[in-house]
Amino acid sequence: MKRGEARTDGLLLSTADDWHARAVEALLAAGCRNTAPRHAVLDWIASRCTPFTAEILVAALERQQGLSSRPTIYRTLEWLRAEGWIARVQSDENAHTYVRRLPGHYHQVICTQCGHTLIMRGCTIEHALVPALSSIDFEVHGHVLELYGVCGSCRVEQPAP
Amino acid sequence: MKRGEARTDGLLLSTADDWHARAVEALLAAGCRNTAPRHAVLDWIASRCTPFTAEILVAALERQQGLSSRPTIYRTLEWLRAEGWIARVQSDENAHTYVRRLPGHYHQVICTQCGHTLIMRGCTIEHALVPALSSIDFEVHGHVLELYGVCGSCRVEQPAP
DNA sequence: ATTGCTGCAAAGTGTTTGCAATCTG
DNA sequence: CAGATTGCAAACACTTTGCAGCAAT
Repeated sequence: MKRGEARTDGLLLSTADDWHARAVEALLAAGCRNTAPRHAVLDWIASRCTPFTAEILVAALERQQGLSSRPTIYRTLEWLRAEGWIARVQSDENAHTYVRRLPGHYHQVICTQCGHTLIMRGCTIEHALVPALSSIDFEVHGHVLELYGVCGSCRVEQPAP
Repeated sequence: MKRGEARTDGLLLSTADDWHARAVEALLAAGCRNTAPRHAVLDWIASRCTPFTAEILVAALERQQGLSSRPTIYRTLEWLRAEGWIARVQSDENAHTYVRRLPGHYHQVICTQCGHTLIMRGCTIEHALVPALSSIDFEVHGHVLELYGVCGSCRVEQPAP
């Protein structure tokens, strides 16, 4: 198990620091330059546990701080998504909604109250469904799964009114 | 089992005619009027098996035929989505991507070659995952699952070059 | 006849791009 | 110093809305 991970029964939680360190590493490995505006985006996403839209990021970094401009934010998001460091999730928003993740095959487990996102590894979905589907001659190649619910902290702590 | 359905081991396939008939029924039951522009949208979606964006619909109905205008198309899509007759699916498109479906809890099984969409009923996902998740104190309330693969016809028939 | 629906035109958002100035390695 | 990157401004794309006329019940 790598640094920064907390493991429980196939479930993997990537901490803010861990995600940040790995993403920066990947950025440099890809030959990208180490600039302040990009770091601002990575810092912000690392510390964000809830799903977010590009505009939320723009509001936080461009307007409030002048840390990064809209085009840079969109370009950085595009890179992160292409490389698997963030993923789009289903949402009723009119804009694309992202969550941070790690590259590879995982599933998101999202708390609908605090928005905390867990990463689920060791997926057995296909094992469970492939038999039923192959009986109708369908060959499964991949899937998207997002789970929604309430995490322990949100059930314990009184939600703010 | 209702008309127009083909059933195989928890899998449910809604035919174009079946979907169309049910959606129109629901539209009237909701007190909506029976207008030609709306019918054009329903007809088009019924006969469409692959995922589509609003703009594809606009291109087909507004520009080519003058059957329905952009605002009407968007308004009809919004109604259908709110009522569960179409669903947004994950996609790399920049616009929302829809597939037709039936109201209720189902999963989409989408062929990546021909785009045919099957509806999967009798979902056991949560039964399989809830134990693992509750061990970390996470209470699952719902989920989104989309399966991608290749259907029988596409493996049998030589795909067009 | 009433009331909802349509389509036009226009406005709102979300997202991308051309390009000169700037910064990194 | 060369080349990637930034940020501005503007363009572009997607989606929604106000409103006058039309159409379904």
